[in-house]
Amino acid sequence: MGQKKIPESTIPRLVVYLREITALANMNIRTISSAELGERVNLSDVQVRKDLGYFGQFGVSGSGYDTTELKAALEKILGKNKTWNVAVVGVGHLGSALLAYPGFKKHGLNLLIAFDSDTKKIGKSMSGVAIQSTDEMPKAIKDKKISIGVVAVPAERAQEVADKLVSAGIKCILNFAPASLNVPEDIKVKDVDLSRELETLSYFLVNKK
Amino acid sequence: MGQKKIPESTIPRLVVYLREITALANMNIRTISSAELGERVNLSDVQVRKDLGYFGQFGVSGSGYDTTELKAALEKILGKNKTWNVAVVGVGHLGSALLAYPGFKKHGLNLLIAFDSDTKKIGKSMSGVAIQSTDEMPKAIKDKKISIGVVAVPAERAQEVADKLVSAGIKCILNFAPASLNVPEDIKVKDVDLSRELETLSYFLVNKK
DNA sequence: CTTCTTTTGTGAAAAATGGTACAAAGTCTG
DNA sequence: CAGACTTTGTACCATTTTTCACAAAAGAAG
Repeated sequence: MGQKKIPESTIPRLVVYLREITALANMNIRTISSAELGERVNLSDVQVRKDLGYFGQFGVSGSGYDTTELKAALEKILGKNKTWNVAVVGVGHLGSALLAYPGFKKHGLNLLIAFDSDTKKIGKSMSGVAIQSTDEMPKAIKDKKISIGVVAVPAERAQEVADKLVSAGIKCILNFAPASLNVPEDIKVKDVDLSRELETLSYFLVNKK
Repeated sequence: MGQKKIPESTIPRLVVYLREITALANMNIRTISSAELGERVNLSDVQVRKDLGYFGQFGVSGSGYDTTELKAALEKILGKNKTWNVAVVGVGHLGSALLAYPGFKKHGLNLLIAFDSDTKKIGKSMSGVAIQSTDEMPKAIKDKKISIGVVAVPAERAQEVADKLVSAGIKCILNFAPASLNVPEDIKVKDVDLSRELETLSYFLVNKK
C-alpha cells in the first residue's frame, strides 16, 4: 500500500491512454493488452502497466484491460467528472483564437470571462465570452470562482498578469507567453511555448548525424 | 574532450537562456552569473552551468558570463544562423492561424507552402502562402527542399499525412493533432497538444493537497 | 603581490525514470 | 480439467538527469 511517488511524466501519458481507450471503446473493442495499447501510442508494454499500476490494478492476467472499465477509471483519475472555470487574459491574435477553441468545453473547462486592457475591446464579447477590463480581474476571478488563468499577453506583460492572477486566488496557469513565470510553488504553471518548440526543432536539424 | 551525451531536456532550456540573455544584452547588461540567470528562469545555478558546459566553456571564474558572447554562442548552437523551409498541412481553423503566425519567420523558418484537400481552398493563397492539393505534396516537398512539416489536420488524418511527409523526405514534424504519430526513429516529432495540457491541468486541480 | 571573495566547471553522489525478468493469475483448447 | 499459452504486476536493475561539493581560476582590495 506504500503509495509510491507518481512520476510527473506519467500524467500526460494517462491522457494519451484515455484518448486511445476511448477510440477503442467506440469501436466496440472490449479488451486490450498493455502491449497492444503501448504499440498504438509508441510506448513499451511495461510503461503502460507501470503507469496504470500507480493508480490501482485494472488489468486481468491473460486477457488484458477492459476498455470500458479502464476508460471510466482514467476519467476518474484525470478528474473528467469535475468541471473548472477558466479566464483568458489577453484578447489579441492568440487570445481570440482561444475564445473560439471548442477544446475547453470538451474537457470540462468553462471559459467564463476574458480580460484585456484595450478600451476598444472592453464591454464587447467574442465567441460568446464577455471581455472585461484587466482592472476588474481580482474581483471577477473571486466572484466567478475561476481556478485556471490563461495568459495570452505579450511576454513583457506576462509576469505582471501572472502576479495578479495568483493574488486573486487562481490555482493553475496555462501560459502562452514566451516568458518564464515566477509563481509560488503551490501554483501549477503549464507553458505552451511555440517558439521554444520551433527553436528546438532547429537545433535538431542542425545536429542531425 | 569526451563529448558527453547531452540530455534531451537541455535543449529547450538553452532556448530559454538565449531568450533571457538577449533581453539582458538589450538592456546593456554586460555580464551575468549562472546564479542570477538561473534565478530569472527558475532553474538552479548548477543546472545552468551544466547545460552550457556541454557545449564549451563560456564563463569567466569570478565574474560570470559575457552576455554578448553567450548570446552569440547560443545562437550558433541552436542553429539560428541557418534557415529551414516549412510546409503546413491542413488549412483549417488552426492551420490558417499558423499561416499568419510571425514566429516562423522570426526563428529562421520559411513557411513556403500549405496543403489541403478541400478543392475550395486549393489554388488560393492565405497570408501570402499558396495552398496546394495534398496530392502534390511529395513532389512539392522535394522541389522546394522542405525539411519541416507542420501537421494541422484532424487526428484521424494525422498518421496518413505523417506517412506522406516522411516518404517525401521531411526531417522533422511539428504535430498539432491530438494523435500519437508513428514515424521512423530518425525523424524528429514535436507534439503541441493543447488538449493534453488541459487534461493535465485538470489532474493537478483534482489532486491538489 | 598576497589574501579574500566570487564564480566557474566538473567529478561523484543522489534522485528520478525507464526497462528486464519472472512469479502469479487468468484464459484457452482439446 | 490438465497442460499450454497469455498477460498482468512488481522486485530488481540500468540509465538518465539533477544536485552536491569542491578545486581551480579570476577579480578585488589593500
